[in-house]
This record gives sequence, C-alpha cells and structure tokens, in this order.
Amino acid sequence: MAARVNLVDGNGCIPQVVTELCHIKELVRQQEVHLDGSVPDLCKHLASQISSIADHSISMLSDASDDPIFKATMKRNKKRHELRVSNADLLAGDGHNWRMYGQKEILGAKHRRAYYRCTHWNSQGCKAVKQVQGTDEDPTFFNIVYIGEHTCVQGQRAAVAPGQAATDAQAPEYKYNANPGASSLLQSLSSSLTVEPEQQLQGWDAPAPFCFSTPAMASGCLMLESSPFSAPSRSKNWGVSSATSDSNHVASFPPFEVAGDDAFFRFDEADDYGFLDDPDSTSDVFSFLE
DNA sequence: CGCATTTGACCTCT
DNA sequence: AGAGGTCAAATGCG
Repeated sequence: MAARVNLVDGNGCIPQVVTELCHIKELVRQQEVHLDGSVPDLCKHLASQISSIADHSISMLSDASDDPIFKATMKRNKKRHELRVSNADLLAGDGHNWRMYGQKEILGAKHRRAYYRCTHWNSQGCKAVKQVQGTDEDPTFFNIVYIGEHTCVQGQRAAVAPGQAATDAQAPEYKYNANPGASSLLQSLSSSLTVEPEQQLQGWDAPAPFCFSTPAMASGCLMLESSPFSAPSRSKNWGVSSATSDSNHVASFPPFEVAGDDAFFRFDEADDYGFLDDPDSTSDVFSFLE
C-alpha cells in the first residue's frame, strides 16, 4: 500500500494550518529549522517539500482572485477548482473518465497544458472540463484545474494521465468542499507526501503521526490514515525508470530515496518542544512510510 | 474498424 | 495583437 499523509491541525481549523505553513516556510527559509542525520536526503526532501507546497498553497489562497484565468472563468459563471497532484495521483485518477481534446504550449511555462473533457460531454451533455499541466518547479507534480461540474451519471473510473493508457485501478474521486482553496491546500499536502511502496522502510510497525513544531505555533501533525486515494497500478510505472519490473529498487525519483538501517532524524527545536527527543521517536518520522 | 490522441488552424477574449 | 481555449482532420493503437 502507499502511505498517505493528511494534514490535520490541532483544532481542525484550516486558517490555522495556513498560518502554520507560513511559519514553517519562513523557518526553513531562514534555516532556523535545519535537518541533520544519516538520511540527509530524506530530511532535505521533507523540508523542501513542505516549503514548496506551503509556498504554492499560500499563493494559491491569496492570489486566486487576481488570476486572470480565474477572473475569466468566474465571468462565465463556471466553477473552477485548482489543485496540485503527484504523478501517482494523476495516474490513480479522479474517478471520472476524461477525453483529451487539445494540448497547448503556454507562454512562460515549461510544460504543455492538456485539455480534457468528460467523456460524457457528448452523450449526456456533461460540461465538466479539466486542464492538466506539469509544474515548472517539479516535473513530477501537476497542476490540475477543474472547470464546471459533472452533470453526467457514470460509473467511477480512473482517469488517464497524459500519454498513458487507462488503468483498471479504481480510485474514489477527490472530495471537494465549500472551500476549494483550503481543500486544495490539504490535497496538495497530502499528495506531495505520498510515499511509493518501493520506498517503504521495512520493519516499522503501526503508523504514528509525524509531528512538527515551530516556536510560533502549538503543533501540527501529519496524521497517517488509510488513503482515500489509491496507489497507482505498479505495472504502469508512471514516472518510474525502466528498471526491471521485479526489482525493488526505485529510481531516483521523488518523493525521495531512503537507505540505511540506522536512520536518524530530528528538528533542532525538537527538544524544546517535546517532539522527536527520543531516539525511538525517529520512528515517528519513518512510520508514515509504511 | 472504432476510439483515443495528436496537432495545426481557428475562435474568443482581453 | 497576442495568448489561451476549442475544433477537427490526421494519425496511432488495440
């Protein structure tokens, strides 16, 4: 199974999560939170992921009203919902069938934007459309923009990533709520902290929350839960190197590689704030790899 | 042969 | 006028 980490703040308060993300991002930037240990790649990747996703999510929440596409879309009275997903999530699909109807080079973007329409747009007049574009900063992540709502009645099927054949893997659709920005934020975090099965460490037991703390906040916890999103079919190897299929070696491919048995991980502030001050608690970090 | 994808042209909007 | 979005013929694949 693939681990999925969902962000849960202490009070279930989304604005507080955003505030905490701002703190984390700033601390990482100022190197007040620095990471050490025998698995520096893991530490660096976690820090960089948190920082980049926080940056993206924060800007998404604050700038959406200035986005010309957003404005144009709102003019047409169509609901627009944006989120960032990993390639694994893209392959797992959003539960609907989509048919690509065009691709376009976008000015200033490294990757082309693909345009998808619900396969039932013709038969049932479903108006749902989505746009998929690889992010500039991380080619393994995609920005997905959903425009309009499904009016079709269909069986839930996995969507198809650009250039990929459909998979039989079934995945529940992404759950949206009345706060698309906040929902996207949480989904961005969740998808960015996905761990592929090959990257699991052996020997860790039941999942425990991976907690982080900064001086400016009480606490935030990345709670492991049974994923509402399914892992992609391994046979598709979406984004994975062409290593032999029976190999357990994962390519140098995000989220990260993990090696070594004596892993050690801590935030410097951990002692002051009561997290990860016990060598055994290093399992808190790695347990979410299960 | 049917369906999905690709791709260049055309349309719309700012 | 330029950029983004859509159309539709060509192409590929099962």
